[in-house]
Amino acid sequence: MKNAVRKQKEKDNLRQIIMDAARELFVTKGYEAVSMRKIAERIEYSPTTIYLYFEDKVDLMTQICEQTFAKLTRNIKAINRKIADPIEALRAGMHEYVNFGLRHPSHYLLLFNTRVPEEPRIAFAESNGKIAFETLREAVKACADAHKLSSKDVDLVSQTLWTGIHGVTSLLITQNHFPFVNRKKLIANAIDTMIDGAMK
Amino acid sequence: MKNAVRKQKEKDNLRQIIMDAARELFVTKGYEAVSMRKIAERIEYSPTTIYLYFEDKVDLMTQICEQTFAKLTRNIKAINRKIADPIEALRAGMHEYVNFGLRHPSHYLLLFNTRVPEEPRIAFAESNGKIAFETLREAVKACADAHKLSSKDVDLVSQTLWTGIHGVTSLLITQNHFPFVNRKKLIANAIDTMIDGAMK
DNA sequence: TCATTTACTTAACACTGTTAATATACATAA
DNA sequence: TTATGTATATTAACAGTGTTAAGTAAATGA
Repeated sequence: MKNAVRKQKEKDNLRQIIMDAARELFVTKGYEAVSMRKIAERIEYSPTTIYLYFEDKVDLMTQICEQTFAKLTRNIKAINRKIADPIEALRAGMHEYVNFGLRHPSHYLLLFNTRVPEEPRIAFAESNGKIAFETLREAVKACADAHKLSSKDVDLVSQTLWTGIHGVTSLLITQNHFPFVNRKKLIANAIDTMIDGAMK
Repeated sequence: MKNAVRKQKEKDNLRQIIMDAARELFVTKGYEAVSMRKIAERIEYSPTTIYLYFEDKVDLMTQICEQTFAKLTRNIKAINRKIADPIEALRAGMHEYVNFGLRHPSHYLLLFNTRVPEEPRIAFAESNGKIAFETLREAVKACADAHKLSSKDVDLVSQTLWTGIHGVTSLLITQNHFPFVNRKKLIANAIDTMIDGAMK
């Protein structure tokens, strides 16, 4: 009962310990393949203990995703601050989005590849997934303000670009048996094609 | 035991009856929410009977998807035959792909939004998903042959276009709580943006 | 010291996909 | 006709799932 892992726990941080263990399992084995019992086993608590800190399995995964996507937003914001040319900032942000998705495939799939029939757990307006999109939208707005885009409809353009980068990210994660051309080349071409199309 | 639904069965078509019942359930409730027992209940057979006709649940869904995607391929092929201008044929084929996905969301998600760690059940080369992609590739080849594209790399271009239309399809299915602009407008803009970008 | 709160566990429920063993119906052979 | 063999379908069970209700043990406060 009381061993190394458990000793590591100091008051009130069991919640983060659960999230850390769950994150690693979700990322390596995938959401469906990880059971609450397996998470509990790894941290050497009973399965029901997890329910003292999280409503259910979806809530646990959602909380983990929120942490992850807050980081994506920070990364894109940093890029937008660093690169002056709005088109190049946008391009770099799109690259970061795709690569971030490929680095966190389980999180990415849960947030963007799962049909949610019920109301989402976190009001979408406040979710970090939405905030990440908003950050992309700001980059598009900057391009529009600099008269670099053929359309004035910032929402239409940002949503179009979002569907584009989501497409590469999603297919590269899920269809790993497909004979893709060089991945980097495909990512770059997809992004460049869309930016070219939006600038015309 | 022997009632209307069951009587309807004539020798050897129980397999198709299972597929029909399962398809309807998968489409309306989603793959995960449909259990083998519920399918069995609907056709008034015992759950294990299904295993006489299909290896397991994944096999059942895979067979259903194959039927569905064979139809998508036929639709796109018909479009390619009917429209002479290669760019307009490509554009129309891409529209058909997206709309088909939106008409068959469960099938679409299973084929393209699910990570498959193991070897796929059906050799990918023969799968109807792949054949549908090949049909799109032929349309791109026709555009390249007519010198309409800025790149000569047909694989790179077709994969780029595929990721693009997959992106719209996938996000429109899964993120139904997102405040998208008008759906038709978004689909058209995504397709036009990518074609413009590929033509340059 | 006793009552109350906090943190955690045990046992159980209702479900899942799937398998092994068993029963039933039906076609063919004697 | 009866007997045998072969599909076809069912029952019972296994090992697993997410989750809840009830119970325990330790810490806290009066």
